[in-house]
Parts: sequence; C-alpha cells; structure tokens
Amino acid sequence: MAKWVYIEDLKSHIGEEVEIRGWLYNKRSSGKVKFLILRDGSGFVQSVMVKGTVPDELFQQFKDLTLESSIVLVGTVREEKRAPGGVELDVKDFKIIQKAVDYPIPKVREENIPDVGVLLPKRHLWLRSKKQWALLRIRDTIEKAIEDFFHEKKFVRIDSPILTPSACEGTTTLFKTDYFGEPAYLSQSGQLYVEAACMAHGKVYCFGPTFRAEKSKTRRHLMEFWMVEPEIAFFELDDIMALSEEFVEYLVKRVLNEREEELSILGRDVKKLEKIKRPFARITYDDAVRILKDRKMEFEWGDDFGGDEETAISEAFETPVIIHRYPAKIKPFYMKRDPDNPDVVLNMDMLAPEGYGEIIGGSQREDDYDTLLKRFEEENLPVEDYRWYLDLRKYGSVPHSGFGLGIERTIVWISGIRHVRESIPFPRLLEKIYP
RNA sequence: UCCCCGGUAGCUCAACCGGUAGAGCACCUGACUGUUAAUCAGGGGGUUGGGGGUUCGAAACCCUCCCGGGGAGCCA
Repeated sequence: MAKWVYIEDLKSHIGEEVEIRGWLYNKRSSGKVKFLILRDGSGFVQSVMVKGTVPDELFQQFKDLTLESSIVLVGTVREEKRAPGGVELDVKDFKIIQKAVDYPIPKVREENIPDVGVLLPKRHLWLRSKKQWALLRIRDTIEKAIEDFFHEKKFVRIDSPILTPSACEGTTTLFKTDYFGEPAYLSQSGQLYVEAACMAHGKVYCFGPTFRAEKSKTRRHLMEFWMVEPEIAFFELDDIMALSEEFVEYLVKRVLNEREEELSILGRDVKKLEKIKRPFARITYDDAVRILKDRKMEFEWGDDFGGDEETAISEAFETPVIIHRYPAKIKPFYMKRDPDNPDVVLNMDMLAPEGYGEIIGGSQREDDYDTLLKRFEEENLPVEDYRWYLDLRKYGSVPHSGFGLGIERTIVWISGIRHVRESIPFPRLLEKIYP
C-alpha cells in the first residue's frame, strides 16, 4: 500500500512508491510514452507511463483522462533533471475519481488567455489556474507574516466589530443593513475601536475585512478588502512612520524567502523587491508638491494626489516613499494638527514603488478633548454617536498613533500584477457579487 | 456619476469600399517511445449580444436596449 504524499514533499521520497491525490492539470502523449501533469494543491508534478511497463488496460485509460478530472495515482518517485520540479513519477496505477467534462477554462496559451469578463464568473474554477494559485499562496504568506510581525513585537490582536452603529466618515460610502429596526453599517475601518483598545493593551492591531460602497471601478479598488490596523499608545508621528517602514520591509522579505516559486510563476522581477530596505524615502507633502512642479505637472497646494500624481512621486524613488503632513482640510477629523503649522496634520501615507500607489495611511490622533469636540462640530458630525470616542480623551488621554495597510494593494505590488481583483479569493467588485 | 473602447465558434481573434463567415487553440478520430504551450493528419462546431431601420444585399451603416472592458473622481 503506497503512502499518500503531497507533491511538495516528493523530493524526500526518491525511489519510493507513493500515492498522489489530485487533479489532471495537463497531459501529453508521444505514442507509447504518455505524460500526465498533476496538481494536488501543494504543487505540480509530471508522471510518465510507457507502454509495456503498465497493464495495457491502464495504458488505454489515458484517453479517458480529461482536463481537471480528479485522480488518485500511484507511482515511483524518480529524480529527473528535465522536469521543472526536479522530480518525476513513473506510473504504476491510477484511478479516475470523477471525470470532468468540458472544463470551461481553456488550457492557457499566451495568445489565448480568456478575458476577465469570462474568467470572473468562473472564479471558483479560475482559482485552480497556476497564476491564481501562486497569488493566493503569496496572500497566505503575507497574512501569516502580519500576525508574526505584531506578535513578535508583543502586540495584542483586537478584533474590531464589522457591524457598526454609525458612520465614521460620512454615510455615502457605507453598506447599510438593518439591525433590529435600527440602521447599522458594515465597518469601513476598525480604527476608532483599536484606539479604545490601545488604552487597555498599549500595543494592539486589528485585522479583518472592511467594506466601502464607493462607486470605484479601478484596478486599485474592491468593495470588500482586508486591512491591518495597528494602534499604539504613546506613539507619535515619527514612531508610526518608523514602524510602518519596518513592517513593510518585513512583509517583502518574508515573501522573497518563502514564495520564490510563486514569484517566478508570476514572472515577478525580484531584484526590485530586494531593494526594499530601510530607510525608505520620507518627504513632506510640500516636498511632494515640489516634485510634481519640477515635472511640470499641474497641481495646486491643498489638492489631494490622484493616481497620476502618486505614480510620478513614487517613480522618483526605488523604495516605498512616505509622504507626511498633508493639508488639514483634505484629511479627516481624528488626525492631530501639527503644533508647528496648523494648516497641516500629523499624518503619513506610504506609496509603493513602481507606480503601485498608496498602501498605507496613518496618523497621530487628536488627543485633546476640546479640540476634537470642535472638529466634530466643524465637520457636522453627530457628536452623540461618538460620546464613547470622546470619552477616550477624558479618561487618561495620551498621544497615540496608528496606520492601516490594505493587504490587497500590498499583494498586488509584491506580486507585480495589475489588478486587485486577483489578489483576493472571491473579489467583490462594483455591482458584481457572483460567485 | 462621467468619458472612452468593445461584443463574430467553448476561448483568442480575422473578414478590404456593404457582396453573403475564417484561422489558431480547445474538443472528437487517427499517427508518433521523452513530451515541456508537444507535434502531424482529418473532423464536427455559427440566428455575427437583442430589437428596429437603411439597402437588391448588413457582421459591417443608422437608432435603441443589454452586457463586458479600460479610465476619471473617491479611497486602502
């Protein structure tokens, strides 16, 4: 009885007879030599069958094997330099568990890649494609690295609620639901809650899905995306900038170390990732405006950067670039004003290199009760809904800071792909929620 | 919400000035003892997104609706 082994572990079973349970990825034949390429989730392996070395009845079954049929295969592991993974299987036996008929996603040839309009409704099957497989494994590594990074630094993970009673930054971008007759909204940020939690635990972070009903239809937007949001008591702007640099450097390093094969499947130029080392570039909003003016781009002080501006700024650097101290009037109420210049706030955005755009937004928070109350009034926000948040400034208020990193944009950048829709298993896009 | 582009075989595309639908891949049949997107030979496969109009004649031109893609704004 052959032992069930995963393809990724085959190298340590050379010479042994093993069982592989998986799906047919591709097959080729040259008359009396037949090749089956299997995938089992852990990797891909080619197995070989030569007429005469297996029973004729089995040899004939080759023609019944269709793309994506599920099979259990028994074979002997052999070192093989010609094979991409370094190992190959000599087939002893196989059984078809279920024969797939007319698999709707064709074998991908470069000139023949189906349109996303075709692939997206088949996302449940598209996940099996090599590129998608590689992407979601990189996502997994980033998610694990996030947990490791913060736990190594003794942060406490605090799960923020997904159903929230009120709007943090206006209701137009919120998904509204019914909560026993009261309106409730899907969370678009856990920030206010981790601000409360950091006063209990010092260093905290939340990590989960967030929801924005923005009518955005670009390669950088999803209606449902995952965000990690650290928040630290007694941290000021410089501290949070330093933490964000260390964090991003760590994530890139982990993917480089653990997902070499996947990056290669995606054709990622890893040399560019190897340059992601601290210190990152750090410039003020004013510096950024100067860069744009030097490039003869039309831009007024006080405007926010659009996609073109972000690209132009990030192209000036090989590392990610942090832009800090934005004009106060384009930033939300909870950001602390710069004591040295009340026109700007103590915030920071981090732009990924190669034109991948903003991956982090963070700030030092307003910690003074009266100032914050005044900001609520200026913005016409419903103070009653935020009494609990104001309480944090009444009972032992301290300077504190945090940031949010959108993981899909981080995955897209590190993987070198174009669109966020491939960085999440089942993307929620504008007016599209199937499957 | 706005601005562009597109919809022809299962997939990717072609079809000249409007003249009556064609290729590669996939699939099926056959050949081939080392294929790496195998190759070679043969075969089946179409209400050209829907509706209306112009015309002797429409995949093509006009109107309209539907669907898809790209971008802007907003943001992570």
